[in-house]
Amino acid sequence: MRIATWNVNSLRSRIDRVEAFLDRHEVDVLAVQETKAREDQLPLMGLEARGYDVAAAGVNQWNGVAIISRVGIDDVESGFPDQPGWGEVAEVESRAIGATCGGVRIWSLYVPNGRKPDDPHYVYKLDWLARLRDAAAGWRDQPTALVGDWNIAPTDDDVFDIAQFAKSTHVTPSERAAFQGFLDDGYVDVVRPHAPEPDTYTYWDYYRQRYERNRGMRIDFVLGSAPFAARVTGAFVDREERAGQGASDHAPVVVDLA
DNA sequence: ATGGTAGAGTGTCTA
Repeated sequence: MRIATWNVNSLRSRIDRVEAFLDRHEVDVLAVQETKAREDQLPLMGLEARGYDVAAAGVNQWNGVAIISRVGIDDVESGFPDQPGWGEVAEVESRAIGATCGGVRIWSLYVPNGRKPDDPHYVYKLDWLARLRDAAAGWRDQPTALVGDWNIAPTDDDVFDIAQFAKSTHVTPSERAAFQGFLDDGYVDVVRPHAPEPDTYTYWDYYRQRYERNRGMRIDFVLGSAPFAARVTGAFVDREERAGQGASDHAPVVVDLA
């Protein structure tokens, strides 16, 4: 089974590329983030013609997540993690959707961006991650994958120039500690062993021709529970998908399971 | 410190 995750930066504007990506790599399950669409706005016809079902969660024009699968979608759960008290800071229902596809529990995650370290959204991000970690600890004995845009660069090698991130989110010790917490609980970055190079980025800002100069960040991850990780046979970043007109600012990450 | 680009949808907000 082949699983992928991709921050598409608008599913509606990117649907041709999404369909081409699914065809090109024969993807069975695709977790997408930043769908920027309500469920009733999703373009399903091309996906349905290819044999895919879609489960989506999204309430506004900025976030939104979905799971696209041709091996079934069962036990869909969205709106996680529930965060009472954050309603005035952010839309909390559009950042995660979980489903069982081909016997594997997959969570498509759009971790809050955080904006700036002194912004309330940064506190919200850390709180969101803490709640996710609490829940994920209960799933680690099953084949579970936490996939998506984590908006965290876990090491200095995961950004093109750490000096440029001195006052930025994504690289702060608290965010990195939050990410490390999932590893401490037994989740594994199943892609890095197959793509160990320090410039294996998954995101390049649209500004300043950052893709053309490979000035990117590694912020999209597939973290697998031990039963999931044991089945991984390969992984890669589809860097070429970021090239050319009409690309998302993120590249897809692909994982193969035995 | 600012601005650069892209996508939502029309006056800005978000990343």
